[in-house]
Amino acid sequence: MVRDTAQRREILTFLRSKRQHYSASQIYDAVREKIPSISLGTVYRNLGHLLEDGEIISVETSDKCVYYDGFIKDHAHFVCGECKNIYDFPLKNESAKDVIDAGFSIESERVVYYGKCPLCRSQK
Amino acid sequence: MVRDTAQRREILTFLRSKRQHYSASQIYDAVREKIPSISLGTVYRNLGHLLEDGEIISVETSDKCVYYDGFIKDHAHFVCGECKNIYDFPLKNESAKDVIDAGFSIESERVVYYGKCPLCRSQK
DNA sequence: ACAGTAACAGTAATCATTACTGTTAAGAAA
DNA sequence: TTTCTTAACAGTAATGATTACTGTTACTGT
Repeated sequence: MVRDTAQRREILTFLRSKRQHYSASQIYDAVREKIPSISLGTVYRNLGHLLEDGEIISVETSDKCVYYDGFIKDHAHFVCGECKNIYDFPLKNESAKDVIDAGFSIESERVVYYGKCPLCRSQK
Repeated sequence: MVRDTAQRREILTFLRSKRQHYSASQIYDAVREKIPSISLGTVYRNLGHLLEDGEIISVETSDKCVYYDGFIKDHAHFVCGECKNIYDFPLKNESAKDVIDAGFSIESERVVYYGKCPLCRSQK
């Protein structure tokens, strides 16, 4: 049985309200403004649940920490190696068919491009 | 100036000899059979250099550690949530064009599918 | 030879994430 | 509503992959 708690609701609301990508500790800082007593462990526990339920997705960059994203419509990510910003792109991927044809079942897919964004390219 | 050392050569040789994906500590264990005195720090340093040079690529799974792959021809990965095996697939991705058209420069791309492999699907 | 320094082995430090402990409160059933 | 069960909580300690630091070694160019 999954309980509906203020903490989980607040985390999900925060992630859905922004079209950006946040680390666990950034989410912790943001949600603490609404629920000052929330603990970092609670943030991690709920991010885990929300991921399992498919309510959010996660992005791994070259950073050592994971970023979370409340926008779950399948999309690709672009991580800029300079400014570290993460950009969203629509997904047009044709490899999935081959994978399924080979007998695999796909639960989720991640497409990440690494490179330089237009802004960082222009300034030198 | 990049020096050619036995340690770096051995790590690259190991990764290229296998068509699998290994964590830093697995690579450490393997290379230690050839160079017993090698240290884990050296493995990490060289994996970093090899990544930078594009001699190897890395895969992030839901595990907390990074896996390294000596097979660098662009390909997608499939990570089985049950047996944790990583499978390779050819890449047919059409999103890249949109990204480039938007003014981004792509240095590398990662496509990862998560799900269940045929083996794990068959045994319930 | 000698100087300069990239890379080394070994070890200590970092830090995101996970696990543990005692407490609280959501939600089902009486 | 009151009681009961237990998922979730806050707070804190532990884990473990990765990174940084230290003194040493051995290429490479002068």
